[in-house]
Amino acid sequence: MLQRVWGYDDFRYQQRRAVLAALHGRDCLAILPTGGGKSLCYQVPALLLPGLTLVVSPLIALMQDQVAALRRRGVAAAYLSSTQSAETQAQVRAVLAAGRLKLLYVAPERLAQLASGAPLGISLLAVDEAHCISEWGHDFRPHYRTIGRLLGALGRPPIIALTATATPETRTDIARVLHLRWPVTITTSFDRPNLRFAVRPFATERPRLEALVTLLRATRESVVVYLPTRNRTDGVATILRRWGFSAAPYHAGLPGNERRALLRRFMDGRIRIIVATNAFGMGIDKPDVRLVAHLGVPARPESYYQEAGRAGRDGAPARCELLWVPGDVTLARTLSRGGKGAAPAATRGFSTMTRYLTTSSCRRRVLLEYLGESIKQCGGCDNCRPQP
DNA sequence: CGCCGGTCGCGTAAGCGACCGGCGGTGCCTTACT
Repeated sequence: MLQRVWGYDDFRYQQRRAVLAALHGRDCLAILPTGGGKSLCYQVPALLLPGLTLVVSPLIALMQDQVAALRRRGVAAAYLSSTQSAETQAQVRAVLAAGRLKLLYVAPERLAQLASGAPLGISLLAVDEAHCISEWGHDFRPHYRTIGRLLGALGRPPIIALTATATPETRTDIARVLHLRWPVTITTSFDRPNLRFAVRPFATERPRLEALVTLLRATRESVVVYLPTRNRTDGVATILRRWGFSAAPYHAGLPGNERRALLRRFMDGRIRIIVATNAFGMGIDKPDVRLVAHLGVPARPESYYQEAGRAGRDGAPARCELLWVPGDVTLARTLSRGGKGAAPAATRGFSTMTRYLTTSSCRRRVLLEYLGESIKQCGGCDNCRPQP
C-alpha cells in the first residue's frame, strides 16, 4: 500500500506504531514533528480499513491541500466546507451516501451536522492539529471541545489524534476531551538542534527596529517577522520597504485572495520577508526560512515554539530571535489571562515565557522542559554559546 | 501597555479636542438582506 500509493519503501519515525494502532482498533495520540509524516498515520489505515475515515481539520486550506494530494494519488477523498457551492456539497454528500469515499475532511463545527444524519460507517476518526482542542477550544472555537460528546452518534470509531506540539497538560486534555481509551501514545523529541535561540531586550522601539534591520541585513534567505497586532505588521512592513527590503504584511484582516497571493509570493521567493501576526503559520512549510524574529512576546511558550520552529525546516542552521521592550510583557500578561474561558494553562505559560526572556541559563532547556522534555545538551542559544 | 472608536461639550455651524472604555490575535459556520 505504502509503496503503491505513496512510493515509499518503509514507514518513518513512529508512523508504523500509529498505523498498527488504528488497524487494531486502538485509540492513538501521536505527537510527531512537522514534516514527520503525520498524515500518513491515518491515511494508510484509511485505505486498508473498510468504510470511511473522517478527518477533523482546523483550516479549509489544509483540507484542500490534503484532498488535492490524495486525489493526485488516486484516492477517493473529499472535504465539506462553507466555501463550496450548494451543488458541490450535494455531490460530496451523494458520493458519501453511496459509500464511495475513503476519506472525508471537515471542520469541527460541521461534526454535529454529520453526526445527526444517516450513519456514515466511520471506521476511523482522525483529529488533525489536535492541540487546537486546548489552544482554541476554550474561547475561540468552542466546537473543538464538543467532539467527545458526538462520538456516540458517530458510532464511536477508533480515534487518532495528531499534533506536532503539546505540553503534558495538553496531551492529558486532548485525551480527556476526546474520551480516548487507553490510547497508544507516540511521542518524539521536540528538539531542533539546528535552531539557535536568542533574546534581546530593548528600552524603546527605535533601537529594536535598528536591531531588526541589522539582523535582516545579515540574512539573505527568507525571514518571518512576528508582531502581536495587525496594525504593527502594516507599520513595520512599510518601514522595512522604505529601507529597501522585500517585505509584506500578513494578517487575517486582509482579503482571502490577497493572503493567498502573498503566500505564493513568499513561498517562491518573490517576497523575502513576511511581517505577520499569528495568522501566519499552520500548514505553511517553507524549508529555507533562516530567521524567525519576534517583535513582541507571545502569550505562551508553545505558541512561541511553534512560530519560531518555522525556521530551518530544511535542517540547516537558522536563528530564532526575540526582541522585546518592557511594554510587551504587560501586554502578554493581559492577553494570556484572556477573557472568559481562557485556556487553563495560561498562568504557567506566561511565567515560563517571562523566564525565557530573563533567564541566564539555557533558553532551549526552558522551552523544552515546558513541553515536557529534558535535554542533555543545548544545540545553541545565546546563553550557552555567545552569538558571533 | 497603547491604540481605536464612541461620546460629550462647546456653543450655534460644523467639527474639534478631551475623555473614557474596551480590546488587541487565531476561523469555522450561518442566513437574512442589500
